[in-house]
Amino acid sequence: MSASQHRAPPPGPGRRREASQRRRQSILDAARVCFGRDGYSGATVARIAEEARVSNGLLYRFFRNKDELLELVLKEVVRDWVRALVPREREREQPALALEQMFRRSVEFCASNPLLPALLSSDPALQLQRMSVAAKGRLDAHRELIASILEKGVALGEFQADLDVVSVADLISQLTADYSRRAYVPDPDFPVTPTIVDAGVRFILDAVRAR
Amino acid sequence: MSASQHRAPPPGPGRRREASQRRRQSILDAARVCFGRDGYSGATVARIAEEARVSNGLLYRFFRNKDELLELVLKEVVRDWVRALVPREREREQPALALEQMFRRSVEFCASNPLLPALLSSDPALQLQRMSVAAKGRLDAHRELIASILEKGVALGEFQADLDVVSVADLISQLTADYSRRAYVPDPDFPVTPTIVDAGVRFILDAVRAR
Amino acid sequence: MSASQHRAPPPGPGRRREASQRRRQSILDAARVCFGRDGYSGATVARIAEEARVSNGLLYRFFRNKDELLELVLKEVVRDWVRALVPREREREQPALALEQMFRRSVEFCASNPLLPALLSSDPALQLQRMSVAAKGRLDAHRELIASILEKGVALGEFQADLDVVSVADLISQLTADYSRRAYVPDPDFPVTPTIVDAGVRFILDAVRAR
Amino acid sequence: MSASQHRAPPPGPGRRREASQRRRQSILDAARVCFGRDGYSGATVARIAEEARVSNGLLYRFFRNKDELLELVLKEVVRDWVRALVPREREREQPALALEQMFRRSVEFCASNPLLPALLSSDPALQLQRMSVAAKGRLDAHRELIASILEKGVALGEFQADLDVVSVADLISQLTADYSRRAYVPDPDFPVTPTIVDAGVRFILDAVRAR
DNA sequence: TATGAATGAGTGTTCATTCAT
DNA sequence: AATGAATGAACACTCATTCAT
Repeated sequence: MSASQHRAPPPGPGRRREASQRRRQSILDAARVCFGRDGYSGATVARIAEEARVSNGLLYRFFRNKDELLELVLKEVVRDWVRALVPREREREQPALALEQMFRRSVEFCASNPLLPALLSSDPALQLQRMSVAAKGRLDAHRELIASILEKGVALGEFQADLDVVSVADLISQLTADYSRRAYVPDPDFPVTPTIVDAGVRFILDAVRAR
Repeated sequence: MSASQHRAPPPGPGRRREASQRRRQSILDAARVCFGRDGYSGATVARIAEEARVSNGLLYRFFRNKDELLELVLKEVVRDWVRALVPREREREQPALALEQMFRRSVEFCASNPLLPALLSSDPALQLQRMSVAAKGRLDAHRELIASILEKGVALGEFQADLDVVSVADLISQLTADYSRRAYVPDPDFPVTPTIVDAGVRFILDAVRAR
Repeated sequence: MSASQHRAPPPGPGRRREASQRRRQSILDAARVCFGRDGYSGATVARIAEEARVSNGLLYRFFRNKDELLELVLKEVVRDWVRALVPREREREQPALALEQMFRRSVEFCASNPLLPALLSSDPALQLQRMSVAAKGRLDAHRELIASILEKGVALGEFQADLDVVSVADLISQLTADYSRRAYVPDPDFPVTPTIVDAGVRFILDAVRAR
Repeated sequence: MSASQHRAPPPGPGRRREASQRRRQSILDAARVCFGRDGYSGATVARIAEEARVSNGLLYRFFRNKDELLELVLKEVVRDWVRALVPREREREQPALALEQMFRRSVEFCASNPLLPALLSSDPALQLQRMSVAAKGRLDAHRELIASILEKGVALGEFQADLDVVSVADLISQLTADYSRRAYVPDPDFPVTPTIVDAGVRFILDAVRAR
């Protein structure tokens, strides 16, 4: 009995808190989906609550209001995304591979997170002006990560020596965001297929590679 | 003075109609701004009317409802944009130049039309599913225009022989849309400067040029 | 010249006034139709103007507002109706015939004037409380006319000697109004046929005839 | 005291639901009054809510829209009215008494339900064409009930042998509806007094009785 | 803690009325 | 006199937020 208590969450308030956290998270998840699908004003609190299998009012026990909910969702999205982008150990010394993997991982990640591209491109429908800039600030991470890869590539002589590292990092960041959004929103006329992703990788590498 | 009088609108009902058209246009202009700034649901009819210096109800003399207003604004935006993109005569036989100019012109055009990038990326906040596909359909024009330039470049031996023309056209189209939006929405942390546009041009050309 | 003036309307302002009167009347006619079909709030000024082949604003040159328009329409309807009900010379000494003809004439008249039954039964949808009672007041005429016929019938011994003349006049007046409305509004399930009108006549006469 | 407790609503959610039902009913009651007084378009949702001592929005938790509210009110009115009309046991074999009581009961019932007469006469201001015919359909019940009484009276030799049962049933049904409405809407010039109701009964019986 | 009933400010839209032409 | 463009108050309806249970 005492052994199980050490591993399982503590009874009473402990289990309660755990359940509470699960509910909080399910609301955040539902909000991520709804904001991504409908934009800020298009999404309704009622729908978010319903999708989280939670009552309307409970939402306001965890979040002050709709604005705060969006802000927290955005922070969460950025956090997850940055995590996903960290280059693997073996890619450290292979800038081209690192670039390729970052592009692919980001597209894959965003395929289920339409908010990220919207965030990356300052989508007005998200009404970011209302938000604290906390979420926006962390977006620089992407550019900086790409920039560091590019610098390494230049140093190794793999990439063009006179590359405008900052600008090109921005370009790649943008392309990534764009294809990520389209990977999520299914455009029936021109879907994002593996073929296109491959073409994207080649496009980027050709643009930076030394001649 | 007399010359301008020759072009002046005819008196009586003619002037009436002309004034009417001006008001209609000012509503469309205001709607372009509001939809671009706030998204579909974020924009209010009252605000659009106010920005057009027009009463609330007048809007409904010209447009059946908010939906129709958005649809017409989108059509207008696409029309203007396609017009701006048509390559000049002297660019016909210089694919690299044509590509460069198209990128520059589109960015410049969109700098005052945030709706276009949103349209190009099927922004869910615009609720395009409700609209007729008329506006969406014409967007293929961009890709096709780029594709034709790419093909000419390949034929002339200037661009890579094994280019995936369709995919690359899409990539360039996306980059264009992205920078266009950012050219409009002033991101204080990372504005779209001439430096960045130049880098974009070089980026694109390096990616497609034959080695 | 002077001869033609005596027969034809005078030229210039005279003809103008005549045309003006025609327009005024066509508005009243259209209003009669619209109020009858749609009720007071259901009818729109724009629709009335359209049906009168007249511009929206002209209406306000003849009538102060929608309320006054309704009031005048009601007065007109009552006036026409009372005119139609005046018994013919040969019916004077035949109360039963007079009663029958009044019922038939009223039903026929109202067949194209749904406002009258609504008026007779104080239809709330007409918002009569807002109107002056002028129109309502004249409605007593109907009851009084019937009452006088009933009195003559009693005096002649044709009708029941102890008839409650006032109440029965009211009953007959109501029946008339009811069938009139139904003669106008086509109830597909139970239309007002000649058979039913005949039954109405017999019903009324049987109810009052001396045994 | 303990007895009343046995019938008291169960605690917790039970009391909740009961209160909810009470509010729903109070909205229906208020709507009955407003539609009856002002017609369909004349009645405003805000006024109905106010009269039900309830907020504007709550109305839409119970009813989809104004149309549905009207439809449900009409169904309710017809249901109550049909209930009130069912002849008592002892009237079964006395057609004259049955007819009299039906007239009196209907007038009394409608005295607080102005919608019924409007319904019986297909008042255009109610915009019945929009509604399902459910409510209208049940109105035939009245005519059929009267017709069955008339047939029994004919069979017993109390009423005229050659009575046009269907038409006369319709006439009586109409008279009932008319006086019912007037019993509700207080016409100061000619109120529906007991004297008039008595006259109505006698009028009807004299019209159908065998000679 | 959790529910969902309840609120009321705000939205798109209509329409009686006015006014420039 | 006549038009119909223009106004703005009012309406039906939605939804973020609060509160009694």
